[in-house]
Amino acid sequence: MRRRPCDPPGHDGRRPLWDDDPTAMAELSSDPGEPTRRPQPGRRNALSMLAPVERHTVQQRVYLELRRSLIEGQFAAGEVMRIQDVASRLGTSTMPVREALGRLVSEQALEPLPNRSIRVPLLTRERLDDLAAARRLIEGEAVRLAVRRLTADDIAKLRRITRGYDELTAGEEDHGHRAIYNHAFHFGIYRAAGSKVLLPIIESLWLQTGPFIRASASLYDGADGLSATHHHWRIIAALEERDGEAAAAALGEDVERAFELLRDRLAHDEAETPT
Amino acid sequence: MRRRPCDPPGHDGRRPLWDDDPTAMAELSSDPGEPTRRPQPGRRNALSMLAPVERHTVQQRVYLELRRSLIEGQFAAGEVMRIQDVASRLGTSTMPVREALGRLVSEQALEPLPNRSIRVPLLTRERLDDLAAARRLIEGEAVRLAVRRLTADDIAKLRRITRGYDELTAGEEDHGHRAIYNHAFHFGIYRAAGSKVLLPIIESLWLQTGPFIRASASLYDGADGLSATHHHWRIIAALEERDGEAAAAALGEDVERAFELLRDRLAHDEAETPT
DNA sequence: GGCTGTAAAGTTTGATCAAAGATCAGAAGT
DNA sequence: ACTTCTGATCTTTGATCAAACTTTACAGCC
Repeated sequence: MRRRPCDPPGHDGRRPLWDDDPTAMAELSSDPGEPTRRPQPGRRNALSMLAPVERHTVQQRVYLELRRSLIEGQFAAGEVMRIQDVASRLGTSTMPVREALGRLVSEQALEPLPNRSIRVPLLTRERLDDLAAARRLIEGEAVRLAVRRLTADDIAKLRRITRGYDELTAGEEDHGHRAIYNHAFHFGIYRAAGSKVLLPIIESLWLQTGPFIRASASLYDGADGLSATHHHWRIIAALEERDGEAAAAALGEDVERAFELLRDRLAHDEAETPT
Repeated sequence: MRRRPCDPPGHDGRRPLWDDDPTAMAELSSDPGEPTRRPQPGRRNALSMLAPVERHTVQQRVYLELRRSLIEGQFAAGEVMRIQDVASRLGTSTMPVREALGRLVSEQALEPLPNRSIRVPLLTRERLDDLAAARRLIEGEAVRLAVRRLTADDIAKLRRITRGYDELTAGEEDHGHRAIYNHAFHFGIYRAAGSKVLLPIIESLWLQTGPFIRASASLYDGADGLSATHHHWRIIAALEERDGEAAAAALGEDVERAFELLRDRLAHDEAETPT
């Protein structure tokens, strides 16, 4: 009943979101879909300074777009993703969409139903606790690894990002932008950990928590008298002293705080709709 | 030079490996491709004892077959996977294969090259250390979680599996079967941890170490005077005493031992071929 | 009136096909 | 003899199409 069978794809009022949309997220994130390595800045060779040619496949763009939307919390939990809907909304055929959806399913970002349809997973209390524990465990380890490898330059970058977040918080109420800054801060650290194994795992965990990041961000401010970036500044301080345990502890509290608020909200929702 | 362009698919001498091949792995593993939940044995209701109807999609079977082959170490590191080759070898068209390969890529089990071809990742020393650390961290946590939830029945099952492994070791030299028993033992524990978040992560880690499990198993026996299941028995003992730390430590040593041997082998190989 | 069986619409899955890109071999030029 | 260009072959990617499967709606029956 919500389908329009003969829609000319890509012309239903929404622009294909990726064309010329180099968001901060895209720049600051780790580009998980592109396995080509960037040249190390340590080398002096002019050739090694060349970035690999950007390869645009449609599937890549669909995947990145869906991924970004998920992390920013654009999709509601439990929402069913229909291939043709997504395809026409993004202005492509179904083929790239179905591959991107399959990819997100195997990253646990989406959930296949026995009906063969695909939906954004519901976040139950159990799953929430599971995710919180996993994130504390794995991201904590990533911070410990990063402590030894972060350069002064990296830390300065983290400061800039956090300052940007603070200014954003003082001003408007754009949750999407907050999510982007939060993402940039955390992954700036995780990427410095230098683990090609842990990083994709953490990305998957963020995708799984994604549908609720927005809810978290909107609840975060001042809920306990602490500013949104309180824990971020503590993490930076610990990183500067090369104190891995303190940094991991502060990060654990940062994660825990976000999930604590989500837990409350979830308990509230479940009490309201005891389906 | 190894391609035969007009091969009738599925009739090149190899049987499609999945038809009526209920291996121990298939039975003992967690069926990650099938999200339907089995009925809890705790309920007395007759309806809840019904297993969900098996749903066979071709992609599912291709995926499971490739996955099994990878974990058992049937593919050499660096081997390029061509869609049409795999399709004709498995007796299907290219479509299910390309979706299965895409799925394995996003689980980090396979690696996309800039050429857009897909290969089994090379295992470098760096990657090996990365994987070892990640496995100790995450599987250790899974064991700690499992300690509180394992029933006496579960532990008895672990004993049976380990005894089966011992008997296998005494007898023939079938690495595939050893890998299956080893897999069954570990995942018997991890599944009991009850974390729907950690389990897929561990599966992905095993897929990444897969190409070398065979090498590990062949090197394992008697390399240091310990039997192959020495650590497994220690883990079982710790589980019976509900000592999570001891169990995690023993598991850490089990993982570490396998990787130690791989490290030696890798150092040897790299010394031989310093490409 | 409510339940059951059947038909129709819509969706996913798998196959085939065309086009773009990559690899490799051979020819031409220095 | 070595490098570079070009063409042919092979591969992946994206589109279209047919078939299997779900779901929903509707009519018939108890």
